[in-house]
Amino acid sequence: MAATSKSEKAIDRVYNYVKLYIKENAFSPSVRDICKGAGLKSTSSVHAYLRKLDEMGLIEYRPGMRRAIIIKNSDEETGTATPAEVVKLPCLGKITAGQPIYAFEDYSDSLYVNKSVIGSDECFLLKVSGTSMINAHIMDGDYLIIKKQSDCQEGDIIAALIEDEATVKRFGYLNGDPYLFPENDMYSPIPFNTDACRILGKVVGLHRYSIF
Amino acid sequence: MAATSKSEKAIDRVYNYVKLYIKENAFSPSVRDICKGAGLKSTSSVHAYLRKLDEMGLIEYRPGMRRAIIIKNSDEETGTATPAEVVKLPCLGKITAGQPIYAFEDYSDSLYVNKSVIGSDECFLLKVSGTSMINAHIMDGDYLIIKKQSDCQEGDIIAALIEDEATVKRFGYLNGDPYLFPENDMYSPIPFNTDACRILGKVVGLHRYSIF
DNA sequence: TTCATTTCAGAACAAGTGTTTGACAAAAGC
DNA sequence: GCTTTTGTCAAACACTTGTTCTGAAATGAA
Repeated sequence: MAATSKSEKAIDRVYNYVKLYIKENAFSPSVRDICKGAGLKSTSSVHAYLRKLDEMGLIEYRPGMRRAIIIKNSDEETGTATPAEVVKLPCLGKITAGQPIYAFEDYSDSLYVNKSVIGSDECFLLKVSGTSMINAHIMDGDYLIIKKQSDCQEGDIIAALIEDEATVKRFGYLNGDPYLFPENDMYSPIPFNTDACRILGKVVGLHRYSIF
Repeated sequence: MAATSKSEKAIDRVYNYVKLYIKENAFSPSVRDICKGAGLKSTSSVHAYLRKLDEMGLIEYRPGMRRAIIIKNSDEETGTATPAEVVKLPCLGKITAGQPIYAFEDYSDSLYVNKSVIGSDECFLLKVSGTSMINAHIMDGDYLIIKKQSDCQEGDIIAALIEDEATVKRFGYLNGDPYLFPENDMYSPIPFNTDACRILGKVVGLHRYSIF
């Protein structure tokens, strides 16, 4: 955090300040910005260090371009994300009657999910309340990742809307009739009729952050 | 994707091109870059649109600064992440004897996790194999988020190293002696002796992406 | 049509910023 | 001791780029 300690070498101060500046501002510092940040009074010194950092492969420095420094291998170094790798999914909150379901007004409750695990599908989150799916190892407070779709197959765990209330159950058939099955012996299967029920999507993932 | 369709209005083309440029280059385009990208031949037009987009709150446009455009509310629009919001955690793979545990050579298997859920703690991932913790609703193939620490309390689910093999169990006492308890009736508790066992950390989260 | 308004082009200007040069002092090597 | 190297600075220069201005072309209203 102490960016300008004396023992630290100038080139390190330059590198660290560039990283800090980009992290805070989302765009590159100018050579003169770095002068101030790294405690150097000459633009030529900073310029020389930037070229050296580019040679070392730590940054990408475009000759002539203004504010166009890129920090390389930022993944392993800082653990920050490339924008393309994660998606922010909204958590479907309380559902008010009549409202369109997918109108997520607030993003206050949301999580980032790796794109690699959901592909290009449209997804959203649903926070589990209750233990009706405990035998499927879905606990109270878990966040479920729901892939939007309007159909499903037998055995799928799906999110559905029953009379304006969102629930998660396993879809299946009993004597030829479609049912939503809780995974908890304390609850009974719910007949699935297309009038009152609407499929929101299929469960494709789960995040749990509650105490264990 | 077709950025310069005729029906699309100029201001939309400008906005979309700025987003595209930043996504591809990690730094802002200049006014003249946008001219080319949006099919406009005048810098003044682009300049006017940028001011307008700033007023609309879609971008942040710093007067006078070069290449310093920021896309605002990129979260809700594009679902991309602010670097500060997520951390890339490595998944602890096979453990070879004698090797230091925390030397994660390869990041090939890793996930992004919200910083908000792990705080400032140092964490890593562990992929579950087997069903020895099934009664705690931890399934085969789950990714566990482990917070590094060397101590633990009774009842904690911890990751520990037993003779160079990483396992996850619940920590507790039996007749005053420490044990590692599987959460599966098919397995027996393991006596915890500090010679052969080493605590890696505590389980603070879980990600599941396997089929349900 | 005619006038007003908007949109864009082209040029010119001004400011920010990258780049180079030369000089000086401290450190290192001989 | 002297010379070479290294690190820093100051200043000047040149190019990129933001900004403004004027007018032409397109659009819309009356």
